[in-house]
Amino acid sequence: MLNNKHDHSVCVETALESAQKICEERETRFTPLRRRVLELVWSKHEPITAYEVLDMLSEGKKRVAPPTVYRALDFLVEEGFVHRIESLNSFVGCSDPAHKHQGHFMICTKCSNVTEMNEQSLHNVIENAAKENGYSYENSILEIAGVCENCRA
Amino acid sequence: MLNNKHDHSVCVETALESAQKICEERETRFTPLRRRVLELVWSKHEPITAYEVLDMLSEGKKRVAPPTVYRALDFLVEEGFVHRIESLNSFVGCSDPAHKHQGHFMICTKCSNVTEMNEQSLHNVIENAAKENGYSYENSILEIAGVCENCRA
DNA sequence: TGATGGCTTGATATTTTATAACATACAGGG
DNA sequence: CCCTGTATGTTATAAAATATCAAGCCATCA
Repeated sequence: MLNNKHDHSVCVETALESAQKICEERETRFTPLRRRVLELVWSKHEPITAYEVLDMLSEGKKRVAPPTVYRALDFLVEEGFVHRIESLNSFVGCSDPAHKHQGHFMICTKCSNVTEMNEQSLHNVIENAAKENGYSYENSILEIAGVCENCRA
Repeated sequence: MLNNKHDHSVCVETALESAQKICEERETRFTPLRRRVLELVWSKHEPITAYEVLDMLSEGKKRVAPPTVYRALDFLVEEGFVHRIESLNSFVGCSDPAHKHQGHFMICTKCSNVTEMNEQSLHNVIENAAKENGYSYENSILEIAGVCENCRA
């Protein structure tokens, strides 16, 4: 996705609109702060850290404190609008917010872009692996590092 | 593994001995510090944090500084004697240190024990997923959260 | 022997990431 | 309007990790 030229502002707009709609359905509160944080996360092509969000959020205005950002991010992750990339201590917008799910990612070690994989088959394999090891399945993180098509060209 | 009663000191001894041997083969230096840190990591049944290692390492003696621990852990991870669990900012001893590999884990959300999965099939699926998404494969982390057999009983 | 160079560890300081705890604001139902 | 619960603000601190420079160790080779 991110390796094509595209009008990223459209991505951002779309993400904000669907989040809005989903929150209405779920009767959760898509407050201005949460909206703004989601916008900032989406506005960056790459995974963004909480403190980067904090800096951007603070531009112009009085500096906000870390809990403000972390709480908003927690909400967005909880709702499935944003995923956390553990190996980078960072966050990315979810490409399919309508269905709550765990994210599985490819991370390019050259350009830092990430690709979310939404393949059901992969998910099945993982759930199966859990079962085979005698575990009930709750959730999983899968982060694969490699070099994307673009960067290898 | 960890859900059976067993003489854990044997695990620790075995781990130390194979690390020793592997380092001789690779001509890398298994120094007293590195040995001690590996011992501490293995001595805990559950994932251990760098600062827990630091505290244990400091007992009695003058307190060591964080870089001392992180450098030793870096070495051990590099050599494949220890894996890092990203979702817990913690480390565990590798169950198969002879073959350098990425660890894939089950993590019990009740008892915190982890099980390392060494299934080749799982690894293949992951490498394939990378390929299908146009990425070259470098490495991956897979951490599945669930409840282990023991804890569900 | 003892000078050299490379790796390892020590030591100090700081950065980065995240949360605890308590106060204030604000929206919606009674 | 008041009460209640959720959200945000504020201050402080905890937890995790790294940058930087100094000192020690040890193999080797002139």
